[in-house]
Amino acid sequence: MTPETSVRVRFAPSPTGFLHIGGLRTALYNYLFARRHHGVFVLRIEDTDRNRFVEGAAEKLLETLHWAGLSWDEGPDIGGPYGPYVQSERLALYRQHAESLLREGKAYRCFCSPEELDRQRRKQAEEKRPPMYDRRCRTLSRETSDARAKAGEPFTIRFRVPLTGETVFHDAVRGEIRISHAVIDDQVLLKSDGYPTYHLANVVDDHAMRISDVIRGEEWLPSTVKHTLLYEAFGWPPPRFAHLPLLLNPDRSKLSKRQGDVAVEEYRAQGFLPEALINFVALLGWSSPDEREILSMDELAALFSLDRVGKAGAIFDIEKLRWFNGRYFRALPLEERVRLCIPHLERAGYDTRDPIRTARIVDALSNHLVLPADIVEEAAIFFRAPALPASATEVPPFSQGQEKAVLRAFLTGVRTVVPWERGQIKKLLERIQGELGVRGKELYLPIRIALTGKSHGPELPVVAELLGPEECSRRLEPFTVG
RNA sequence: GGCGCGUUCGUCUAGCGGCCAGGACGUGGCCCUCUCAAGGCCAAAACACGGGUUCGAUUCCCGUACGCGCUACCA
Repeated sequence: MTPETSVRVRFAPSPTGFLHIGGLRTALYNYLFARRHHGVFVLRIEDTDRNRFVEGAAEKLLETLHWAGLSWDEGPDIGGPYGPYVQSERLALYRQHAESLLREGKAYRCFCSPEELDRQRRKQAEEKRPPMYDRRCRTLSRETSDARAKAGEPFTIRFRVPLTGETVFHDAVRGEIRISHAVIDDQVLLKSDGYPTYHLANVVDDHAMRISDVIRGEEWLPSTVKHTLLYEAFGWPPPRFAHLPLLLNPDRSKLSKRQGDVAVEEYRAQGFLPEALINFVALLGWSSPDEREILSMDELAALFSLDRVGKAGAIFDIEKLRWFNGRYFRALPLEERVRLCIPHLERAGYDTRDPIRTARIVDALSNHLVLPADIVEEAAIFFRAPALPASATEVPPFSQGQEKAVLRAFLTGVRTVVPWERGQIKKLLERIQGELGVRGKELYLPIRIALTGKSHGPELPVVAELLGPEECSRRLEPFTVG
């Protein structure tokens, strides 16, 4: 038994809507850390804010995490030895701990109303003083406090933060952090509605669930002092901390809506592959020890370590994500690529009833796709004849002026190709080349344009093969009359 | 305002006192090729600034600037 077996980490999202891309990264690092150390990955739902709670969000969160390829050892859906894993089901535990601090004089009741506090803050702002609770209830006598509570006056329970001194803690990413107590507010632990705040619930649960390493976003770095102080007040050993650099918008502000998509669900809906998203997001703030960048979940789990996590925030660059997606898409077996493309083809009204033809089309176009939906535009040439030029006899001009002869030769040749497949079509093209002395662009481009209306596309024999001899003839004919 | 954290090519990053500062995306070029894409090769592109410490700083220390985060009965 090595100490490693005791590694327990958690991802603790709030069910306030969608899964944030930054949340996915945090979840991923926790998951990878657990796997790397043969530890346990816990999923916990932190739904202590009744105002921001969104019905069904928790379920969606779990589903999206699963889609991304993450799984957990303990959580709200599968249970575990330290459940329940939903904070709203653990209210009694938080109250009990808040009250024990109250009894020991490490916390106190605050009877100030939200309006009052707001007024205080505004005044402080005007006077250019740091906005902090003035601690007027901190000195209330126990008798007064008890009496007012008994009388039914609403109150919160605040943490009695030391007025002097400082707290020093170690962060696995940033090293030693020290913060003076003088700048720490007397944090509310239990709200007047009986729900805990993040700080209380988080500390109580991390201890109750035996969490060994807290790996979370950098926005939590400043509050870690409060947490450290709470662990101390409870007489518990604190976990190790690691604060991950933030994910940023292109303008370097914290990644948010307004400036692009931040919802994992949105990327999923757009057709991004989970493997690509995971690979991309893994590299935002962490780097592989060798120079490989294309890494599977298993490879990431084998390689991951906190000491290769960077300190600076990382801009979410959609272009690189797109590149990853293209790579992963192309690496998929054909059947899988077809499966992903078919819904888009059908939505566009294209006939996919011939599975062989559909598969060949997808295969021919795969190098052009970043997202499966891109197939719609690319595949148009196979399902719709190009619009004819103003005059059907008009073919774009070429240097030798032989294009009509080329088209006629090809049209005539179409009937002689047996079987109709790319190799034979290639032979026909070569024959025409020999007969007319026309080659390269002058040979291919007129045919390509007559057939597809475009100057770019997959190899011409492949295009012709997929079109079939009849359709080729039909598309060619208007250009060969006169 | 206070406190904290951060700063290497446009972007993601490697670097842990001595390197022509490396890789990837993107960009440009070349190759392949009927074209496009894919793929291969090549190129341009960075240590925020100022002081120290040191024989020697991208690297260690201090300061400045800039950026970000936190400062809620939100997480």
